[in-house]
Amino acid sequence: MRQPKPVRGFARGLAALEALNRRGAATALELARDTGIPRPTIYRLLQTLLEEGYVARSPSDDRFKPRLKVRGLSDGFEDEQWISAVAAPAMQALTRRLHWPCDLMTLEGTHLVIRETTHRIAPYSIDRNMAGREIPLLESSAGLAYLAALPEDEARELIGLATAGLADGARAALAAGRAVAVARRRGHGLRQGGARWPHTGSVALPIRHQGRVLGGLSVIWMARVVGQEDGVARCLEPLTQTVREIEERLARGEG
Amino acid sequence: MRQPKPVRGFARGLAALEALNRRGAATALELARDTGIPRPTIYRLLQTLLEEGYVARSPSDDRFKPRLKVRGLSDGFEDEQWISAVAAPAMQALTRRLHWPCDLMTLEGTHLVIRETTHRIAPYSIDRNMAGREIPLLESSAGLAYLAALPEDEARELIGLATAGLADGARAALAAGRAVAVARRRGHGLRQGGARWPHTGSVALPIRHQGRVLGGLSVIWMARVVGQEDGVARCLEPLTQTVREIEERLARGEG
DNA sequence: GCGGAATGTCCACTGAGTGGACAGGGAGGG
DNA sequence: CCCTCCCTGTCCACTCAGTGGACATTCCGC
Repeated sequence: MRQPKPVRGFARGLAALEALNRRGAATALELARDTGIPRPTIYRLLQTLLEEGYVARSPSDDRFKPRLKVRGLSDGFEDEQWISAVAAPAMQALTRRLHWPCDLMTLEGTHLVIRETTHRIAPYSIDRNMAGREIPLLESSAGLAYLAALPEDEARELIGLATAGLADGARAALAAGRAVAVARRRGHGLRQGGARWPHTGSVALPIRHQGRVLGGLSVIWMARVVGQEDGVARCLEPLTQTVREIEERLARGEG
Repeated sequence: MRQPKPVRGFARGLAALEALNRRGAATALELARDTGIPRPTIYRLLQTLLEEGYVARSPSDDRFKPRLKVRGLSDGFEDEQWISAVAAPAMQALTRRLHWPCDLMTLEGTHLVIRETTHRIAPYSIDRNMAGREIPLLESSAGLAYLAALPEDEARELIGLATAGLADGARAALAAGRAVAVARRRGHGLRQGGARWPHTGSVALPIRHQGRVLGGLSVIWMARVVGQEDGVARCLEPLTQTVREIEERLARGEG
């Protein structure tokens, strides 16, 4: 029962395409650096993508860009129904109102994973956060909101798991416990700058259904433009309404 | 200035992944048949996708399915602003109202291309139409609506181009001209069954902006459940409203 | 229990893929 | 004007990654 050997060229190609998507547009050198793949190989991978119509080379600046056809690589993925049917429309309305993007995340292992985002329609797309990207629980507003919504013992266990691998896990767990306590008192997760994302700030709320915490919803702004208090003042109320709407629809069984 | 040689393994992997997305879930054999790639190779390609986390094997039926991570292969693609910001939300509202999916298409060469679809949120997803898929002008309701909205000479030229390759192009062009005339009189494109999609019916309207025809919007239903007259009676009015809303927003400069 | 079809694995062969090396070009600066 | 630095794109000889025909195994329906 040995497993077949994977195809390296394919794995590398996927890595390159993902790196390209992360940047939105890139040169061969940038992709080589991002992926660690030698530049001549990147050229051949890009040539493949060009010939198949997945990417195009911008005539103006010579950068490679994804084309519509890349959608065909992902459109077969069926998200959980509640996310696309209930949460996504509400999120779009929220972003159209606030002009800042928002991200919906659910727990996967010891990370949050972005399930849906409005960066596509947000006037200013900030940190190009893609669906599928992993977000650490302890450094994100959504993670804090999520943990704060959990029963205390479950939160403690999850913090333990999330800090298990770290060098000074015990200390990190203590700090995390305090941060979660703050979030619980406030009623929302909050972040302004920080090591992970120095340029943005964010508020987040948990999404609950039938006593379970399904995930977290966060609004993100640029820290240069919007201060922490400012962000909360502007975004928290609309965010609260959006989460309430989602939860009501879930309760009505629309998910 | 010779071009680099493409990477076959990558091209094949992409073909396999696309085939998998088209089916939603598939076995190795199905993918081998769809793509023409030998089965052992499909296994290795799938193994690659498994190891990288792009697909999972369903424990119940042993089929391969795309996972959330595939989104990372396409999320960097930025659609034209009016589609994601204006048309997509309106389309979602339409599908929530009618319960049938709708597709937005624009012209590319002598085909329409699906730019946005609501099959993801439609209660019954019919013909798994993906973004990026090519739709023939002359066999689709959206194509007829599009051609009918064009000035007569442009329509004729486009019909000529679209039928140029065909065996009996002249005859096909004549038939197409008549079908377009009917659509023009009716004010909408219409299809029920037909060789290409025997199981569905569809009504479509053109989307106009500043004197240009941007594309077509169609609602699709299952022919078994909804008859032609029935479909028009139920869907045409909401579709008209949706298109009007999109056009008004475009006129207000929201795109 | 017997054909028929699908699944999964093996392995010898080879050309597809690799990546170090280099040529060409543009920007900066001394 | 020359020299340096860095980036782009291409070349090509080597080799091992990828291939696919073949087979063993399982799961059907009859």
